[in-house]
Amino acid sequence: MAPGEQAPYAGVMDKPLTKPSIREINERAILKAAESVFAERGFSGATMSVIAARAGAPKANVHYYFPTKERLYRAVVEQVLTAWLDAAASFDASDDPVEALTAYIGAKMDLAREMPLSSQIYASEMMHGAPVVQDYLETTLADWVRSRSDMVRRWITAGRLRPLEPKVLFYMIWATTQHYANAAHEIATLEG
Amino acid sequence: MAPGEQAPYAGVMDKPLTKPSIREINERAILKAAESVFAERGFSGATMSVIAARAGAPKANVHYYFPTKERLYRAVVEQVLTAWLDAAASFDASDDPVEALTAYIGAKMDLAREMPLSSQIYASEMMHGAPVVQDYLETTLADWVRSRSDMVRRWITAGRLRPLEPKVLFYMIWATTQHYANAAHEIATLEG
DNA sequence: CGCGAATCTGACCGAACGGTCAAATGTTGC
DNA sequence: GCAACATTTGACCGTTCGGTCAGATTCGCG
Repeated sequence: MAPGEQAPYAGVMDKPLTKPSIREINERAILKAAESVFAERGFSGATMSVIAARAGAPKANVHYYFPTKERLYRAVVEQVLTAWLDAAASFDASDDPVEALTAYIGAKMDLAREMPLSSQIYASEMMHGAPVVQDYLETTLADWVRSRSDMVRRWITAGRLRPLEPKVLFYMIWATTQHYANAAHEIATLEG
Repeated sequence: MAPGEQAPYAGVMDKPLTKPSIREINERAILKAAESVFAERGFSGATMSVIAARAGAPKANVHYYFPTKERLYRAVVEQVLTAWLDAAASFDASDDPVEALTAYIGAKMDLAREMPLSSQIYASEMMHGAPVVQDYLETTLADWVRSRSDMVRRWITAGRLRPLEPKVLFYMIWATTQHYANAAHEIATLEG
């Protein structure tokens, strides 16, 4: 979203750039439409016309807010990442391994259940070599994994957790929670 | 070809070997190229020109063997399914739960490791609502899950396996093995 | 060899795509 | 109420895509 969060009616007299809420409303509607179309058809399969139609705006108007398809996609993916980071924060809810892991896994499951589109986009992005989020992987996510791995190791040496490689623990959690979003259709078919 | 040397496709299935034809060689090369391009860029992102170039053939020649892009994609996906069914057969290697599950998980992991492209295509197909393999889900896979769930339940009632819902067991196995193919790039980045 | 079938391929086509533009319309501060 | 700016929009453009086709070339076989 936009850099500075401003109240819609903040009176500014000296700066030429004020923020009309029209922009925010429309950007939000376009992002929502884009998220669903990107999730359904992937980056290449999504078309600006379809996104525009779903947002209820002419195509040229979408280009007014997001000059290129790639920029629009980046904006959607950034939304997804912030949601993931929010869920990741729940890991720090407690110092107790059971409570921390329970909270974290629960938050991840909620995310996969309530925002399946985001999960699909994230998975798709990964499967295609993370063209957009590579730097996020190398910095933010890598740091998160490092520090939480340390905490898991402390739990292990304190005898509060069975010994295992911390990264593998995270991989299993990610794998299982992701799977309920990625394979939702497969599971739904098998469950009837 | 040197004396005694076999053509690469010579020892194939049950068919009478009256056709070591050009057709088979070219279809194989095109399918291999198509598999990699579909895995890299998805169905929509893949183009017939790129597939043709990677197969070393003019585009029109690809259309000679596979009249439409969708038919080519179906052929690739069918290949993937047979590989999966082969791996699934290893579940029946033993009557012992530990042996059977070990063999099955091992086969799945080998598959994800040796044929990452297939795994990616399968995942992508699922994420987009299985437009091609829906009937396979409803028939072949559903039957497989049903019968193997019965076996898991027998193991449980015989006290040879801790009680759990059989389907969830399969979901976890699928999730974890899939994840190493789907998130290969993510894991590679985190491991350095 | 001769001949029909199979295979190959450059050139081409209509449709759809991402993106542009200029002109019209709406909004806001003074 | 007016000037400056923000937003909206239909029409348009160059490119690329999936697919076609006719003619050339090669293959299989008696």
